[in-house]
Amino acid sequence: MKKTDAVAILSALAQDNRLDVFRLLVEAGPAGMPAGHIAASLRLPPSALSFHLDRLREAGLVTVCRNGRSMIYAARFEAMDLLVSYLTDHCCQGRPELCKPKTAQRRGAGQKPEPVR
Amino acid sequence: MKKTDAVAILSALAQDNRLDVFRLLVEAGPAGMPAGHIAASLRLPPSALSFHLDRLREAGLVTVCRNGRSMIYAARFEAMDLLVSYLTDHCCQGRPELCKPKTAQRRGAGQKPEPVR
DNA sequence: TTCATATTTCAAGGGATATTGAAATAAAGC
DNA sequence: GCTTTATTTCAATATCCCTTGAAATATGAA
Repeated sequence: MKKTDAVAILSALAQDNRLDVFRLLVEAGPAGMPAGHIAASLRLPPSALSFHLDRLREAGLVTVCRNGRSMIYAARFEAMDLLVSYLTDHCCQGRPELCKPKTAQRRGAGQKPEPVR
Repeated sequence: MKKTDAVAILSALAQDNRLDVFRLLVEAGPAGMPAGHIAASLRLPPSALSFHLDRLREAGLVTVCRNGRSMIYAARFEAMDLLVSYLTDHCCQGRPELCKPKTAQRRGAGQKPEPVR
């Protein structure tokens, strides 16, 4: 992941309404939900929601597909995984023993050579 | 974690220079590094660095302690862990089977009842 | 075609944020 | 006390971002 991608994701999430939208979509799961439902859930005017969904989409945090008159938005979990990897890259100079014990074991045993904290 | 805390963390990281600073400190590990070294590594003017470190500190992403004339900054990994938990809270309505298989197993087997994706 | 529904686009405003250099503070050494 | 080093504070400028409502687009139904 490039730095510009990470900044885009972080900027997209660093806003009250967008954070709410994204978490709502995370909760909704892969099926996603139509823009209208999001607007109703969060009491957002349609134009504001459209603006925010656009930013989330540009950052790669959500996908869209049309279903009749509705636009179905869904969270892209992959984007968040990549972001976390980017943030923890080269953690503690690659020396897990430097990480505090409690923190070091929080991530469990992944099958990929993920940076261990 | 409250929403305002999450937004603070995300806003703090959603900036080129601050993202560089944080990742440098993640790499440095618990020992941290003095502000001067950060400034030298990233070619940032001292006043700019001070501004950015302050924002990271207010967000709880770094800690500071004085050592002689130097200020030693270190990353607070806990903040990131809490943020990730906040983002994935109630994921897929708590039904792991809704998460895509590949993504669902990415996080390994944590000992906490962490939301599985 | 005409109407109703769902969402996006547009323009304008007010507010927050990053950058810079100079000046101020804080500690260490002579 | 004076000087040097390390970092922060301050003020000014420029830039970017969010919100709002009205108008426009797209689809489905009568």
